Amino acid sequence: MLTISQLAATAGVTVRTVRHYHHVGLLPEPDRDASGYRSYSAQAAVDLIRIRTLADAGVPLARIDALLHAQPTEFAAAITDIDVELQRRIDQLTEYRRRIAELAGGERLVLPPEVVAILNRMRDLGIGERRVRLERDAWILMRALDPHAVPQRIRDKNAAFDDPGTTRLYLACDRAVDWDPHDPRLDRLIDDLDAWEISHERDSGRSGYLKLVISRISEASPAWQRIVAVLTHRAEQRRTAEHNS
Amino acid sequence: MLTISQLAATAGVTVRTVRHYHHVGLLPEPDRDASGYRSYSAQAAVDLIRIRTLADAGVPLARIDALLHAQPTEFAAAITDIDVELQRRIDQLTEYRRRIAELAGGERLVLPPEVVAILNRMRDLGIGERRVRLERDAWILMRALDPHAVPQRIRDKNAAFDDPGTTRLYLACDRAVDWDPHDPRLDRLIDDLDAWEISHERDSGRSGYLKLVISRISEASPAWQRIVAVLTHRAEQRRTAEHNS
DNA sequence: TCCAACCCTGACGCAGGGTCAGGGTCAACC
DNA sequence: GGTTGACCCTGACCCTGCGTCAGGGTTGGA
Repeated sequence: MLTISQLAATAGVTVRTVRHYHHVGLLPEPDRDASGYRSYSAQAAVDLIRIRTLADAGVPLARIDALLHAQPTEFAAAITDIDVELQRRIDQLTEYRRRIAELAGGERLVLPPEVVAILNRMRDLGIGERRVRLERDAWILMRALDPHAVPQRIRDKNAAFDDPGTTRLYLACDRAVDWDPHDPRLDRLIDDLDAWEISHERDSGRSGYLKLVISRISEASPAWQRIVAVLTHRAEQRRTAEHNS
Repeated sequence: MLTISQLAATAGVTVRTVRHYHHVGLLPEPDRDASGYRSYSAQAAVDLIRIRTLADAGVPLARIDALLHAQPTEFAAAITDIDVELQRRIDQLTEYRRRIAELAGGERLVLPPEVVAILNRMRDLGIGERRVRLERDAWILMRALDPHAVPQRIRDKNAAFDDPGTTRLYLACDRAVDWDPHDPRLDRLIDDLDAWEISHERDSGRSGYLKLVISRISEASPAWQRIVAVLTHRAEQRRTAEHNS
């Protein structure tokens, strides 16, 4: 006959665990000796080890009781389920290992590889990290708000970077972020952007596209705010002129 | 800007989880909009995903905060630790899969292979399942109470089964379990056991060995109880006789 | 006889959320 | 402009599977 700590040691659990199983009715309370100590049979050890085997495998205690009293057929089916679940958890942990390894590596965790590639393309072009981060944030918001639009946008962006003219403008905008809003170079840049917008509006049918791209991230830069304001004004004028003609 | 459910969906968690992280101070409370709704930036999505990546890997929430604000060196060391721990859990789950598969298979889970082999040897000899179970329980108790003695006992048992005479006696005992205590065949068996005990006492230097083996499991059988009683009595007489001579 | 190492019951604590109560908002359609 | 359904808010209790503490009694060896 075993004391509770001997039983617990046999199954590799704590005394508290055994008492817990009594409390929830999973392991029957054994007889007591003269002084009220619980006194266990070898069968209790067998039962406890079977319980632990299932509990270790992640079966909730509440299910174990029913399981151990089930018919062999149901039991076998349940075992198969549990095994499948275990394998699933193993795969999951393996996946988590992969992700953990990427934790140090910036945006790889948050964005799909195609977008990460675009961000890296921007870095390769020499665009500043601050601007790249704004771009990253824009992608994150887009994915949360309108995931449907992401694939098309990926194509557009890549097309833009495939075009040297557009790329040059992009770089120019990036450098302009710290300029004074009244810097004379800004006027030349605005002219270029306006011309770019006119030609690309014709191509793609989308209007105000450039303004949209810049506006969401222009809060931090007075120069960009001026760009947006002037471009908006000019587009307005063009529409009025067309209307009058 | 994102609402709480959009943010939660982006990271694949529930709204409740995000609020929980605010509550424990893991994720900073964002600004509110005019109606008191939380309004999240893209950076919050990045933070949340990083938190989940660590939490999924089993890092307690309480540690995550410190971890994300740690120096790159410490951070890298912690990541290595976490990865090691993940691998350990994967190995553990794999082991649990193995054990689960053995759940249907009786005592394999509870006893070391050498003992299982002995039990199977008993079955092969034609010893009844009831007796085998009693033997199994004896082994379990022995392992719990005096694990040190197990290896020697394994050798003894195997030696006993290697000896045809002993094996025959074992089988005879097994069949006697259901006999009436006054069955005349029992007297012949007792004589044989007594002779066996005398000769083996000389060999091994252990005395009362047989009685010890049987006594613990004789509760269920009146015939065995009589065997133990008679053998004890005779051994007593022998000791008295030796003393007087 | 004393001490450490057991045993007992009962109760609270913990992570990581789930879930309900009781209420306010928003957007769209009729 | 009213209704509907999907959101949002706070606060509070519930869950699992034990750990841990409190406040005792028992046992076995030096």
